[in-house]
Amino acid sequence: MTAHPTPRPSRRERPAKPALTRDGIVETAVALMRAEGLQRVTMRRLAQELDTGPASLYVYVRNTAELHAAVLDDLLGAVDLSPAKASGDWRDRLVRVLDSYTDVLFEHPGLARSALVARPSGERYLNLLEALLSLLSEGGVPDARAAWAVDLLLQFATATAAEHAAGEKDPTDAEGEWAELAAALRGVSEHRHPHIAALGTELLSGPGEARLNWGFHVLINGVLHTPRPEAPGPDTPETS
Amino acid sequence: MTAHPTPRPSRRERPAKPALTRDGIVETAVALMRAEGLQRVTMRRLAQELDTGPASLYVYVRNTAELHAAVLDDLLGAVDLSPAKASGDWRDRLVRVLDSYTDVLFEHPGLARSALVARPSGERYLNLLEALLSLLSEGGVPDARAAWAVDLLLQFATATAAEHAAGEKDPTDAEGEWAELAAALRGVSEHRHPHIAALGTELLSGPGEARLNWGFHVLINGVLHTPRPEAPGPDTPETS
DNA sequence: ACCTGAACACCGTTCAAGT
DNA sequence: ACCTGAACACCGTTCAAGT
Repeated sequence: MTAHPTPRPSRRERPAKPALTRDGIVETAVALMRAEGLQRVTMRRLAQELDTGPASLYVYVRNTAELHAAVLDDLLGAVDLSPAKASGDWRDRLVRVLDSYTDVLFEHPGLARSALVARPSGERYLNLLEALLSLLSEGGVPDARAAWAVDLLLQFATATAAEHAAGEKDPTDAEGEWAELAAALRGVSEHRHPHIAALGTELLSGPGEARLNWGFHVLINGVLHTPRPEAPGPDTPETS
Repeated sequence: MTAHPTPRPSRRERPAKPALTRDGIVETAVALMRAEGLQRVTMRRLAQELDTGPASLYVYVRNTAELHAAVLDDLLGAVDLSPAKASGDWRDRLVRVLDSYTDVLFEHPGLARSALVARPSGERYLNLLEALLSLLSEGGVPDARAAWAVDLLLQFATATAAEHAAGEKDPTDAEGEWAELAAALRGVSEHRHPHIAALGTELLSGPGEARLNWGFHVLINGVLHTPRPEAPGPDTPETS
């Protein structure tokens, strides 16, 4: 979370020039992203920021995907987990935590995109998992089911944020795509695609926030109503 | 779908060398992807395949994202929509269509990744939407709700496929990430992360297929149990 | 009017060679 | 033993200049 104590207040010069350690690299990457956007957080640009060659980074980071995952884990420090320990309806509190997670990702949709492929596995991510699991447990969701449910909830939030990665730099492209889909939906033939024609723009309607919220509730309700297929537990009577 | 009748059995030479049209470009892109994988479907490589310079492609395709969306739409021709018109339980048939969609994407997870950001908007995609909407309608899901539900279902399937985009080329990276998360989960402190510790590897457990199927049913059950917040219809009394 | 060669401004990753 | 300069093998996109 950029909250690591600065390694040491080195001589003078610029705001620190962190030592070449994994933490220093990630910290610099986060700063670079805040300053110039994720698309500038490349091995080469980052190395330049650290006054070295790109090859040096590979001593501490396996590849770009891992770097992005580490950056995301750092950002996850900003997720508000306090509702997990508060009182009140557990569903509301669950949604509040998920909203906070989504807010963080919405500020960096490109990172959300990476997260779908290379999940973080750091401290902050574990804290988030723990908070979600405790809320589901409070809601009476059986443990094994909660293990899968957490995945579903985070995947939905992450994917929704990732969808906004289009036109992070150039919004023109994103509008182009959207307009094209809107046009395709409007221009649909009433007898070959009756349902689409009947719905019209309804398919694209609604503020993102309302859809997101509805999605969370769909998932929560669905989880409550859908047992896991066959817990392969040692003492579960097989009902085939 | 590569099912366009070959443009014309041109002279001799290679399998066609399609004319420089949008369709020809997409067709060549699909062939290139099947032959060498999505990561080779770049503007430059594709131009080379078409015996021209990359600049020429920009006359027909706005950018790489749009190209990928067009390729995906083409692939969507392979989705089996027949269950939509069959008889039997509508849920089963809905899941069958979604499974077919997922199968197509699983063969090209990188494309699924693109699809989250740049959705296709072509003929095949519309056919898929229509099939899903008709099944939801059959199941008694109100129209406005179905419009949102379709999005949720496709997003879940797409995101699940996209998650497999790691290590499409080099599976080593993907295993590295997975192993790291597994290690993080195992090494968790029992008193700081009690729920994670209790679940252990349960969090990563289960064959992907079972989780996918469970996810579909969670969504379907959730949709059935979750009305849309406030249809902003013209005659809906505002409740602020 | 339409098309495109060539250029601009970058990438990730590896490895041989230095300290 | 550890680190990294330099190279390899690429990218997307634009635009001035040609036909």
